[in-house]
Order: sequence, then C-alpha cells, then structure tokens
Amino acid sequence: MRWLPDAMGRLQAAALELFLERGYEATTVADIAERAGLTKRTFFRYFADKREVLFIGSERLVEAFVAAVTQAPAEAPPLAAMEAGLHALGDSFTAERHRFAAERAAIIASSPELQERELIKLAAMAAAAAAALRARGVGEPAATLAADAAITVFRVAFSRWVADDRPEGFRALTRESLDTLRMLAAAP
Amino acid sequence: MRWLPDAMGRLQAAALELFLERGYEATTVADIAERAGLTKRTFFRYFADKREVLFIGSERLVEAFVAAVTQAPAEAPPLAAMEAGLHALGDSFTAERHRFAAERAAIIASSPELQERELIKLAAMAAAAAAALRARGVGEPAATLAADAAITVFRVAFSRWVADDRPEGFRALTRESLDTLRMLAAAP
DNA sequence: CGCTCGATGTCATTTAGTGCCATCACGTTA
DNA sequence: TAACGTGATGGCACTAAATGACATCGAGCG
Repeated sequence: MRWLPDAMGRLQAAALELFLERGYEATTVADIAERAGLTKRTFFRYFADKREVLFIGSERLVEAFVAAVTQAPAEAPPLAAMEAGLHALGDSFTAERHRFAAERAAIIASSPELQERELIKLAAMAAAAAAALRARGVGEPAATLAADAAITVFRVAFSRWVADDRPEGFRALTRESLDTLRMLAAAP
Repeated sequence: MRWLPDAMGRLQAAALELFLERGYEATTVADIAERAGLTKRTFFRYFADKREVLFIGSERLVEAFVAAVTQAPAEAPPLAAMEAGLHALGDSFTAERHRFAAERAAIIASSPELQERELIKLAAMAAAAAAALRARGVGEPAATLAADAAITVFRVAFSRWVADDRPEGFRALTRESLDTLRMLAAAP
C-alpha cells in the first residue's frame, strides 16, 4: 500500500472506522497506520498527535469565519458581525456532511481527551474572531466577549444540529440561539 | 522524606517550583517526585496525570459557584443568578492569592497542553452552572447559553485581575465585563 | 509483641511521540 | 539507458507518560 495516493485521507478514514468500532482509547496509532497500510512513523508525519487526526482542517473554518467577519458592513455592531461569521460557518454544515459530523461528534463526546482538543480549537477560533473584531475597531474587552459569546452560540447550534435526526438548517439554529442570548442579556 | 506529612502538598509545591524554573515540558514527573522526596508512582496516586497537579481543587470552585446560583433569589433572571455565582468565585481571588494565581496562570499560558486542561475545567464549571439554572426552571438552550456566557465573563475578569500589577477587586472586574456583554447584546 | 492497614516503593509493561538514517519510487538529466 | 536527485516512507532506538501487580514500610492497636 506504500505509494498509494492520499495517505492522509486513508489514515483519517482508518482512524474514524477504528474509533467507531473499538472506541478511541482502545485504538492505538499503530492500529490506524496498519489499517491504512502505513506505519506509525508516517502517521505522525501527517498528524501532530493521535487526536489531531479528527481535527485537521479546522483552520479552514477559522478562515471562513474571519473572512465573513471582516467583510461584514462597517456599521454592523460586533454581534452582528459575529452572526455573519457564524452563517459562513454554517455553509460547511450541509445535509450531506451530517452523518460524518454526527459520527465524529459521538467519538469526541466519548473521550475527555478529545473534548479538550475540541475546546482549544474553538478557543483558537474565538481568538481569531476577536482579532477580526479588533481590526474593525472594537475595543477590549468587548471584542473578546463578543467573540466568545459567538462561539458559545455556535456550540449550542452545532450540538442541536448534530442531535437532530432531521437536520434543519444550521442558519435557523444559530439565529435562534443568538436571539435567546440577546433575550438573556436584556433581562433585568 | 517518606512518611513526612502532606505528600500531596509537597508534590504541588515541587511541581510549581520546577515549572517556573525549567518550564512545564522540560520537567518530568520523576523530577517533581524526586524534589518532593517521593517516587513517580506516588505522584500518579495523587494526580490523575501530570497536568492535574496544577488543577486539583477546582471542584471546590464549582461547588461555590453552584451554591451561590442556587441560593440566588427565585425571581432573579438567569444572568443575575450567574452574577451571584461569579461573585462567590471572586471570594477565592484575594490579594494574598494574587501572586500564586499569576504564577500559575503564566505556567498555563506557556503550554497548550495546560490550556486544554484549563478549558475543560471551565467547561465543567459551565455545565454545572447550566444544571443549576435548569434546577431554577430555566429551559434550554437558555441555561447553557447563560452559563457559558457567565464563564466567558469570568475568563475575561480573571485575566484582567491576573495581569494587573495593582489588583483591583475581582467583583468590579466581573461587573464591568458583564455590563459590557449586556451592551453588546443590546446593540442592534 | 505481633497484627493489620494505609501509604509508599519497585518493577514491568504499554503507548504516545520524536530523532536519525536507510530505503524506495519517480522524474530529470546527461 | 544509466546515473542522479528528491520527496515520501520505513525501521529503529529512545524518552516519558501512565498503569497494573506486588512488595515493603511505619504507625496504631489489641
């Protein structure tokens, strides 16, 4: 299997299969590499560590988010700009990807180690979003607060989207969550 | 040093010293145990893993938070109850503990591994806070959103408190951050 | 004194992760 | 066509985290 194309993709697919079959902790990196027809050493050339095989590509989400925030109308208040970013993210969560997203989410939910990694990825997204807000002239701590709040909205919307058997549109879920947050903040 | 009292405290002190001297990654568990006059095996009896030596005791913060939320006036809206919880937390961050908190925060900031652990501890606190809100009759997703927003406020307030050479009161910082969040949510 | 029990030590083992160098397949060039 | 260079992969050795099984120590108690 050496020299077959798409070694990284094969490793990702093998990892997903094995995590679903035996669980994350019961799967060794050597197992994954073997199923992909490669070796442990090669696995660590593509992924910084065992968890990363489930998270690679998250930079593209961050880029999409930041781009949408940057392009939002200059007059848009911080949370409105964040909403634009969230909707850009939503474009990645289509009906076709729902099955994969749900499987991946189930694996992550089964392991604290993986939850940690997910949290730091979301924190990185929040940091990038806060930087984009600052570039729009938003000061601190407003930028950090708005960015973190937006990521919270994203987490809530995403978990609802994943849990739903009949996935509704992601946009509607984010709008609902954001509205709820606004109501909470408006309460005396 | 075997049978000397407070093995756990000695391990924590040794770890903090070594992390400050050499950095977290350059310190092995064997190093810590040796300085504490114990062995690696004993370290892992007190702490689930190497990172946990910096985080043990966080359950007490969670308890204080939850207790304050539970005891808040029944009519208090969700974010007001969260504010009560945050102020209860603030009681733990006194001027005497400022030095320790700053050193600990600097160590955590130096290592992604430790940041991951901190994030999951905060997530656990948010989950407990959300459960406390639900017990007060708050529905979902409002409970999760309010709890996560409160933790965001806490993070902002805490980082400002730590960074400050002349530590102001923690209460004032949380109130400011919460007010900023309310303003953001109120913007069109 | 001898016993029991909790805390600690010792040893072996698995696995994640990394550095170093060898090897392979492929394209380029002479 | 043969030599060469290059990027991807394998092989091997090594460190350190983490865990299980079992031995040992020290203190209190009858």
